[in-house]
Amino acid sequence: MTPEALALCVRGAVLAWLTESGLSVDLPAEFKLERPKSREHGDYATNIALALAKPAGLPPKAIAESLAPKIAEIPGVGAAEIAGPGFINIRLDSDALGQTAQIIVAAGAEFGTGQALAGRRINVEFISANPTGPLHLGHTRWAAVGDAIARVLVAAGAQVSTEFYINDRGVQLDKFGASVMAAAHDQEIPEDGYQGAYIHDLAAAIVIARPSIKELPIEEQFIAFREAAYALQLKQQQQVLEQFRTSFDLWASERALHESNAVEHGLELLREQGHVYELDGAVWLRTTDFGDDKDRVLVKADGEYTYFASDTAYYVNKRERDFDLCIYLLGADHHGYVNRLRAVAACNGDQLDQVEVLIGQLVKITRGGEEVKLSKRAGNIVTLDELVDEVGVDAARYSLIRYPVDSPLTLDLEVITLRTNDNPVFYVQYAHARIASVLRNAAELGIDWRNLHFIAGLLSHERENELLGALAEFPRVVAGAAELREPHRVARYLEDLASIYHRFYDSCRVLPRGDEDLTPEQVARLWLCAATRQTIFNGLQLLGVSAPDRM
RNA sequence: GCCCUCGUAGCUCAGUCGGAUAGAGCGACCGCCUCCUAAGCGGUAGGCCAUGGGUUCAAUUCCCGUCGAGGGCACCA
Repeated sequence: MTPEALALCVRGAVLAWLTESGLSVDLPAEFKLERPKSREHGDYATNIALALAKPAGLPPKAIAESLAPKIAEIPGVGAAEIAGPGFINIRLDSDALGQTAQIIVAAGAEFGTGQALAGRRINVEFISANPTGPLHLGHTRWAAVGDAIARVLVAAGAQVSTEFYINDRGVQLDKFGASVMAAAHDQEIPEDGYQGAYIHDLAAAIVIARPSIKELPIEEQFIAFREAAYALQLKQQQQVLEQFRTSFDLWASERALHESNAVEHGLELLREQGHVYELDGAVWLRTTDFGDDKDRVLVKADGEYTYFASDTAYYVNKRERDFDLCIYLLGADHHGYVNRLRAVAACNGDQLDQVEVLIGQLVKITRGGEEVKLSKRAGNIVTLDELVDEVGVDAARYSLIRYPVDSPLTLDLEVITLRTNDNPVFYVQYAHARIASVLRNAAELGIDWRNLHFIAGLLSHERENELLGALAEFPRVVAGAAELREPHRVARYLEDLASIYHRFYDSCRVLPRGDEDLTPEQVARLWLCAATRQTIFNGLQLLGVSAPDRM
């Protein structure tokens, strides 16, 4: 019996009780059925009596005493006890609990997916780095978390597009082009240009591919360098992200927005909505109508579009592609954009909450306890590909995803490189490998557990009970992670699950020893192992982390 | 000055849309492999959940103030 099924039964029992008692009270919204922290409090606990106390005008304990017997009558429920201020603690029959293993094995890769966000079309934009250099650690956090959020949203039933907005237009790109050109001519790189070895590498690669480039007229040459450097750098970013298992459904070019007149089109739509005005020769968007600090300029007095204009156009474009929710992942250094982005939605005639901005604290890097300052222009950078080279994709992704994004994250390069065995990712992966090994050994012994009779009620050991309960929580964890946009919940859950499995493994022998015969209990345990392996696999999949069969 | 995020064990951090004794890893100490992966398991030690108020049957969680840390307030990109 799944928690969802039990919740429905409890709800039914409560409604029946209310009718019977002649109380015209609705089921309170605070009604919860959850897994209590302590096993002593049963498999599940509900606060229904506490929540009902006020509307019903009765003491919680009295309600609980009257309600508990009704809950105890639900098929599959072994006991319903009153505890504390009025909680009802529910214990399932081991038969009802044990069925979970079979349900999970049958669901396979689908276990954990659900319909919590069915019908939603969600656009997730993240990283959106300038194509003027390699991706560094600041981007890395979003590469891992953004991708995991998208995976979790999909698992919850949403239709998702992941997008990377390329700022391939404007002053920064020009400075980048000028820097590469200067490097190609062995000239000093301009003061406000981009420094760093990668500029020289790009310059060399461009000259090798097209030696005649240095003979072009200066204006033409500058554009040629800029375009070639841009193409190479973008490709490099794309390759690194692919290696990092972060994929995008759309790489949206700012330049393309301008070339296709999408910017003018967006401006036109906002004008129709009546929030655009002119002042001092510039064109403004009245974002202060919707909570922004100040109005924002769309077109400067000199006729140039601002970045904000393209951002706005991109938003309109997303809405025209029928996304009903646009999620932006931004670093804490961009939190000033939150109100204006939401205001853009409102100015477009949408609801404020159709834009959701997740602000992530920046990743602080230390090396042996000493802070490493990141500065792209100074060339002092720790890049995504360097991190991956040092610790591998699994450890890098996992250690970035396992923390909520609004908590500051400090990664010590020495720790993450020298002490990889301490990384929880290995703990989780080890549990998976361990189970894979047990299942492998079973196969070698000729045990075809899938075709042997599974008796759910035999899984009655305390540790089995604990494991089954934890497994049954997985769909709720995934749904919660999706709804709250917090994929770290999946990682923490997996760590718990791995720990519970290890404890089970420690107490419960799965395979027959020596020449012993296989028992029905061991068959049931093999199903339980298979269910656990599947759940860990599915969870790691959501994080983009591999689930090895051997370690 | 205004705004955002944060303040939990020695260290790195979970938990917090209010719930029953506050958790993990690392570090310290003590145990467990003739048996399915010891990258594992069990145990000990370590806390005024920054601080002062408020709301509530119940606050680490919600609200306000204070202190501390980080970040932001462009006709920049």
